[in-house]
Amino acid sequence: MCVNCDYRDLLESAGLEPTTNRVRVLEIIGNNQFPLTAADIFTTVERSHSINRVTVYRILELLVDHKLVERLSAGGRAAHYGLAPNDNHAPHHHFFCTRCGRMDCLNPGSLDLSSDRLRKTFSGEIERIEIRVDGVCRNCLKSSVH
Amino acid sequence: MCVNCDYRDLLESAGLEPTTNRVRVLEIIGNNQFPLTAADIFTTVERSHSINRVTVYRILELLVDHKLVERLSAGGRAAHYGLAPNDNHAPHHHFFCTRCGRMDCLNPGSLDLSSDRLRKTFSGEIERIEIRVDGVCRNCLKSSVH
DNA sequence: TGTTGTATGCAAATTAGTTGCATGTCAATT
DNA sequence: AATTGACATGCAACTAATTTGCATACAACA
Ligand SMILES: [Zn+2]
Ligand SMILES: [Zn+2]
Ligand SMILES: [Zn+2]
Ligand SMILES: [Zn+2]
Repeated sequence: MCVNCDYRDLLESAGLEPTTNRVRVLEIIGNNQFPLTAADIFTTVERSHSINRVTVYRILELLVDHKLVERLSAGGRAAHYGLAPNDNHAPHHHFFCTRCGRMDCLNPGSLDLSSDRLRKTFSGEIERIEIRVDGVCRNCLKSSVH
Repeated sequence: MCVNCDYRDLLESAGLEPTTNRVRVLEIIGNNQFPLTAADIFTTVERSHSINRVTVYRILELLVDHKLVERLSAGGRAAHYGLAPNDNHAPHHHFFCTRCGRMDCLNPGSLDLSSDRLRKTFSGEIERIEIRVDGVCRNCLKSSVH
């Protein structure tokens, strides 16, 4: 739960109409402590208000395009969505459990990447750098001990 | 083209029968200078010898399981496959062009990640760390200049 | 009042990958 | 030689995740 983020504000300052569906989707992403799949988000919204699956996908794309939300590629097939770095949310990387398929946020600063050499020599344009740590989460480790 | 890798050998030393299909798939991955999708690999094999799509998927999974090949998650939906680090191939990370969807290999050493802090504090088990740089490749930059 | 733009819904299509089951091949076993 | 079992492959059908096309609704605007 993020008490500092006003999701309606975030939408508006990105130049987007803060429709109820958009606010709901963004709230769910922002209030969750780990990134969610489109399906997760859909079923969560659905629990309280009817919404179409396609609408969720369209909102997610919009939010990603406007950099309010980050699309994270998991080891599995479904993309995960998390709040993009902003004043209240420091940039950080993610862990993907290959056993249960859950993603977790890593502490900002727990990984240190230096990309100076690349930025000096690379001939294309760099937009973002995604780091994903794959492995087995604590829970899954625990439950595999008999 | 890698003159140093004997793909039949690689398969055998991983304890796998070097069947013609497996050798072909591994050769295509190894001789390519950037990672390919399953579909790419399928059509490449197909051009000279008949093979089933499913066989390609099964071989890819086998090769990944035996660590001869690495599965890389691209910004898009399809996984890309590249040769896993071995005596002739230094570990390196990848670039994904969001415009043309092509992946490229970055120079080994152009990115430097220190994960000590994470490894000290993380409560799960870390298997691998994947870094993907997203952006626009040189070719796409060039062709967008009018 | 008519027109345009934007948000959403619904059905169908597409993409990428997986599963179930049949067949062929080869080597070991009877 | 016939039998068995372990793979490797093929083919058809399936599933999951996402996308597309088209219809509707509503609000702002001319
Ligand atoms: Zn887990
Ligand atoms: Zn996160
Ligand atoms: Zn490109
Ligand atoms: Zn590579």
